[in-house]
Amino acid sequence: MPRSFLVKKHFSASKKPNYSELESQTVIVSPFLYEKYPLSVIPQSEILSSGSYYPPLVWDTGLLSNFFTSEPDYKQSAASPSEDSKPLDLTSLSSEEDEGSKTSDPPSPASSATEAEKFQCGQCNKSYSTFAGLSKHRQLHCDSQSRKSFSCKYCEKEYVSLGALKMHIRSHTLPCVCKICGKAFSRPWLLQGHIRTHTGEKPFSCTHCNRAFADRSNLRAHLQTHSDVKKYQCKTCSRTFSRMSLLHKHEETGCTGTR
DNA sequence: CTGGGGATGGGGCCC
DNA sequence: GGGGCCCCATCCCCA
Repeated sequence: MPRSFLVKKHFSASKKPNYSELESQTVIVSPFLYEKYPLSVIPQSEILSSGSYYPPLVWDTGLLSNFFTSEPDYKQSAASPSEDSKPLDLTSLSSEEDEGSKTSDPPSPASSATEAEKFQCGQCNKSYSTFAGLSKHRQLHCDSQSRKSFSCKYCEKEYVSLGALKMHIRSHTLPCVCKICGKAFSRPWLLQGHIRTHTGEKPFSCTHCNRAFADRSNLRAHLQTHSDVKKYQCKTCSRTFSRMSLLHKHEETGCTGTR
């Protein structure tokens, strides 16, 4: 099962937010995280160097409100252009995908539309003289926008929400940088866990054997080793494993059903 | 080869 | 809405 189950797969078109604003973040980690590391290795002046600071993320709130004020309406078809739905103004976010709006002036008020232009887009109010024209416009422009698909410019992933996309983009920009070794991470708590590899801190202890771990997940995996019946069981031979990866290996080697 | 530890990635949830 | 934490998952390495 893919972990990124919020990732949307291959819509025909998608929005591209202002990446210059999304990606220029660098997280400063508290110097206290390094406090157990020898000062000779971590000069205090380096811990909070100004060189790694970038301006905070700034989004136009009016623009964001447009993102969140209307839900995707997949049921709405080109055959019902009169349905009331709020148009999404993404012109300041994308300069690549609004061919429909580039080809003509902004939609004029209904009163000024000619009688021939009787097919009107419910999303942006643009009018067309033929149904085919309206259909093409919606296919290229408004229908794709109404799906609210947020795509990553670094990879093929698409997300249903801007917040999910912003979180994903951090995995490309890696704004959290370790001052000790320079390794970069997508999120501060990932960096915190990494810093423990430098400090040797292991705050998670096993109650059975007192063995300590730097990561809670690794302690959880370790606890499985104390259990006679492990969490992950082979459906064929009923053998149990402490880790999913071990079960997968077992299945890949071809379980015969006999232990 | 198998089991286990270490390190890390990423979405969800809660505050 | 963002940050911190949780949980799950995966890869790599080693005994």
